[in-house]
Amino acid sequence: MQESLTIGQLSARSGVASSALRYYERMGLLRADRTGGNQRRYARGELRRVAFIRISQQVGISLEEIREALESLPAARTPTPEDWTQLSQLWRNRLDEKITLLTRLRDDLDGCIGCGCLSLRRCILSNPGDQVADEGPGARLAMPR
Amino acid sequence: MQESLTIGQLSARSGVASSALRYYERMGLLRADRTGGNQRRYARGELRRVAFIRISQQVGISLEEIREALESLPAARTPTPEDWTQLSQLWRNRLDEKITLLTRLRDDLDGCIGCGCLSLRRCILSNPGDQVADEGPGARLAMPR
DNA sequence: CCTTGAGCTAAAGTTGGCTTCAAGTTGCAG
DNA sequence: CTGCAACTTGAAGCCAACTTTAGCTCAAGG
Repeated sequence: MQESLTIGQLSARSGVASSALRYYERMGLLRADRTGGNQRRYARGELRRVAFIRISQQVGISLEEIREALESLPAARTPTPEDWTQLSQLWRNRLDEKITLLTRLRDDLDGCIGCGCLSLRRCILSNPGDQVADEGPGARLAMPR
Repeated sequence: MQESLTIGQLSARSGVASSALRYYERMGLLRADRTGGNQRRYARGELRRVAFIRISQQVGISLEEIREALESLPAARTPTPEDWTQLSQLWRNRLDEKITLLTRLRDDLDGCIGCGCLSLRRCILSNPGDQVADEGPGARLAMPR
């Protein structure tokens, strides 16, 4: 087992293009040591970091947000329990929010299968079984942020 | 209660800019009737469509995918039960996939709180409690698509 | 030593998802 | 019937997230 990975190896293992890995580094999401000849050598842990980045991206979180999360954790000073508890809590909320959103979306679709109706358009999009009234001045669809 | 909405009204109700609504229409995600003077009038159901679009976007689904979903449902011919069951199933899988991803991410974070460790970097990113072996030629992180 | 594939950088190009701009038209209140 | 906010279009501009290109250097096998 090797101690460190070349960019090509990290790319192959993670499924992320080398150009993207270099880009992540420029953006401050990843770091690498350099050989005498100026080539990148990644610690094995970076593989995890890449996975974390890609998973987060896939659920609609921006690189900037990911960077902040990755960055505000392992500071120069050892992070206090409060530091990471707070951050973790922050992300937890964002994730819970997205999970809720997804579940609602999925259940709307499921509802349509369950109820046996034939028009998704009418069923989901025009008249789902939710609380939001179409009428009235204050009516608004639930939209975080 | 009005029969149809102007673009400004739809924008206000949905929280989506008029320019974005016009863009969605050009991309085939939304449709509108026109007045004699060529102004858009949206059926009330479009509000739901907009909500569906935004929610889907927020969880990382592209407009193109959303368009396909919205489009392949209410065809010229009345969609058969098989049509929409199949499509609904397709989306259900995508959504389930994303929910799993999010849950895993969240639980990794939660695990860190639970275990009382102080370094998220070591805990989540380098050594989470999952099945993927770092070593070995076949090792790969779970990454759909 | 020489070749060749992998890596390096900086800069330019691409795609998706919009917003802004310019210049003109519509529709409702007074 | 007039005025003004709200609407119209097409084209250009913008930002994020990359990829591609050009021109170079590095590293390992024959």
